[in-house]
Amino acid sequence: MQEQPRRQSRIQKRNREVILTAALREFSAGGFAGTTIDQIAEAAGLSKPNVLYYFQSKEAIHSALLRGLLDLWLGPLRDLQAEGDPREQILAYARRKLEMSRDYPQESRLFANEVLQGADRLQPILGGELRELVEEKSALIAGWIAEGRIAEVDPHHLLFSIWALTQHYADFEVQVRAVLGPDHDPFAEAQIFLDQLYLRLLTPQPRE
Amino acid sequence: MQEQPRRQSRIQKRNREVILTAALREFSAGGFAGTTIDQIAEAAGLSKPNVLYYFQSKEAIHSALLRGLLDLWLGPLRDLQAEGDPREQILAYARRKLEMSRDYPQESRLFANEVLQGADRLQPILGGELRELVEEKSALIAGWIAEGRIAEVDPHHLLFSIWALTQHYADFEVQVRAVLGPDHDPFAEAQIFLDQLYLRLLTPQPRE
DNA sequence: CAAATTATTGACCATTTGGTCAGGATCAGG
DNA sequence: CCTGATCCTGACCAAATGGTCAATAATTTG
Repeated sequence: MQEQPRRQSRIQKRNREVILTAALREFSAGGFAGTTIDQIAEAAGLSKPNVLYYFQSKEAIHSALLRGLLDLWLGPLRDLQAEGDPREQILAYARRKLEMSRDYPQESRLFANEVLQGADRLQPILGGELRELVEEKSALIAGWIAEGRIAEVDPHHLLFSIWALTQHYADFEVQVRAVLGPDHDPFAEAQIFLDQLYLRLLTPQPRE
Repeated sequence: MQEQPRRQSRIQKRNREVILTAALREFSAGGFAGTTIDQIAEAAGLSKPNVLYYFQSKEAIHSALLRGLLDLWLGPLRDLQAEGDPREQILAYARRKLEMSRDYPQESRLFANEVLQGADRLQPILGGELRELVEEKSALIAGWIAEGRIAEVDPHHLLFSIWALTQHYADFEVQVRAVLGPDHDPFAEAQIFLDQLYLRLLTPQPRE
């Protein structure tokens, strides 16, 4: 019954990994349609038929990538917990997401490409797993608001704003860099900016 | 010497327009590589050779689109002026950009696709025209900060945040809708959220 | 070390795609 | 209503691309 572990020979494991790494680079830079199996093969240092020996089709590579990256991508949101200072929790989430944009820009762009073009191969997850996760965390945030521990905001859009503001630095990196010029560190500056922003947004204001 | 106006016959004008409209729909939904001339032709109700009669190549269609849309896209930022209440100016800019995301999502996605994939065909504009415009408006904002009329923030990243937060609702619309479910109006909610956000971010806080 | 399994490849194929072209249809202007 | 210019199309082409396959090389295993 345990087929999975037995099946993965050493060489198989390595090559699958190499292919997925190469495919991530290519897909994230060119989108699904804009990437050829030949490109992936070359980037992986393998022949095209050899790539197709490990994955049935281009689609299969893409699917495997998305599936494998989902957990990495949703991890930070899962870590948003009830314990601790609410503001600090949310700030930490934003910070963590920004780090992900800095350290995994290809992953960010892969998802962005996908969603941007209709997310056909992703929709079930968006409306299912992701939606439930967001619902859960939104309830948590709503609780904090009700307790008066953070200022009043729409929890859903608060989460959207964190996604938008952090992923922007990965997805639109070339634009950000082009506008800022070479003498800036976008991510370092963004960290400060986002801290400021969410602090001001979330700190309850006893306006008399 | 006046070739441009003389050259555009009525039929030419109409068909060029039809093609660009169809191309916008297709490119924004599938990216450059993911769109075929046949698709554009069909969407335009013309034959493929006929499309290529009006535009030299697929590239040419794409370029014409980008060039034609740039002004629309940068218009709101150009309107950011020194006169009036600074906070209101910035809020109005954010609102205007959000309306653009709602009313011109295809245009937003076209640019997003482009930037996301390296912006090869756009880089000169990003580092040139856009950069200068941003520099100018950043200086304006910096002035407001120096006068104490809005709270201290990095002007560049303030602008980035407006782009990110507003375009997110167009570029990631399927995700936003999937997460929110059918009983929400993302744009109406976003408007309220963004107003709140920028009001709190920009209102000077005389913390004693 | 031999058999069996796994890995790899060159050659090949069908389809798609960007683009061309010669000729026919249509239209504007005299 | 004729003529030249503009508009349009079917047929076609070369290149690129996703994918197959038979044959060979490398590796594992008994």
